[in-house]
Amino acid sequence: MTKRKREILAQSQSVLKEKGYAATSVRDIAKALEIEPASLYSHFKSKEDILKITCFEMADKFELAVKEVNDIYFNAEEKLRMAIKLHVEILTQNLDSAIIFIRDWRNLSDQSLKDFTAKRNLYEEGFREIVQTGIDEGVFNETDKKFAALTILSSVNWIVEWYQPDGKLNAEQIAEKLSNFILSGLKK
Amino acid sequence: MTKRKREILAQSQSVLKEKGYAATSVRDIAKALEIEPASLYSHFKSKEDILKITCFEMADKFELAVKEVNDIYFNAEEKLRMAIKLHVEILTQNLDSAIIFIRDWRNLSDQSLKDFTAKRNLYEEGFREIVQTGIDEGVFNETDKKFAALTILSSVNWIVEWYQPDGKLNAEQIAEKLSNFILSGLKK
DNA sequence: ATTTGCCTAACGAACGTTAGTTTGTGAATC
DNA sequence: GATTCACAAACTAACGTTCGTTAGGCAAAT
Repeated sequence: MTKRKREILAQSQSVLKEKGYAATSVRDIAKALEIEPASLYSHFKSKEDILKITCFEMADKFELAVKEVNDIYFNAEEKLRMAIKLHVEILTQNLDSAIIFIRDWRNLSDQSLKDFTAKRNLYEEGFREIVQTGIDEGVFNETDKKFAALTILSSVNWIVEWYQPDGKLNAEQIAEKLSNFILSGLKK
Repeated sequence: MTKRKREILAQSQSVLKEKGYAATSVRDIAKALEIEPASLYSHFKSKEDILKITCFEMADKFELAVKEVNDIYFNAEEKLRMAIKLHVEILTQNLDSAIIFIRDWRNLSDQSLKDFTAKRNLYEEGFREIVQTGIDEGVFNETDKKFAALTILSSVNWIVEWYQPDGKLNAEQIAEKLSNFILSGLKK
């Protein structure tokens, strides 16, 4: 990806996050970039292309993170704390993309949508496995794995709704608070 | 509201929840109802009218629930459990509306948007107060009120992403599981 | 000399909405 | 009991606007 394309992508994401993908027009994006709408097509195949790249780049980051956690860390509490920390870091360091990733993936069409949900399920499965590890180790309560994973991810993802880069909590602090909260709900 | 209007509203919500407000056209809605697009305007002033009614009817239900909780229940744990239970019941009993309420309120314009976020903040404030009550009572950990309220509401609202009316968990069971999870994160 | 990045101009399709009209139904009047 | 009336709820037709996108060209940078 060229420098310029990356630049335009970032600006596009900044615009898209405001009103959402479906309610934002190509002309809105072009206006923010101070170029003509048609010029966008020198860089992207279509409007959806922007959404696609955004969603899958984020998905890739999350995928990488879960791999790292499973490679390096051993026990369930460690794993969960690290997974949450990395997740929060990815969200907060890519806030515009993250908002689009979380809110607008539904607007992907056909094959992209399928691929995306598959990746998403895989990631969620990663969290379920961590919970399962904790149960096997005897440190987490016997609990509905699926339920626990969903509750964890929901509270983690909701961060994008209120996180402010210049607020009083940084990513690490948020991750720790959340981890404590979640772990007290899981641990025996 | 006439019977027919209520009927059309419900059908519209069923369509809107699928692709979201912005990505759903008036023609999509009309098609599902097997009437002409123009006929919708015998019942609603505009497309946004449908969104507005949906969002504010839900907001009213939540407002009523929080009032009930504060009127009847005394201690913080009771209050929180009841607030969660009522919240889950409202979501699951109005799933279509709930999905639109949670995902699409951002598409409201101007004054409606202001009014809506005001109502929303009021409701969130209700949860913060319950948490504060718990701290005052000495049964909840000294914790960031705002953080706790947000985490609670996020995990509760995420229900609409996975709840299935004919699934193995009913509303009351979900509420209890969630309450247990959340309370173990709050209680000393 | 080729490529990159943007431009102007415009396409057809889809959008939300309106004006004005017709149809069916149930109540009121003869 | 038949006729009239009122109204709700749908229709047809079309409006102006905005949508995503394409074709083709031009200028600056490599």
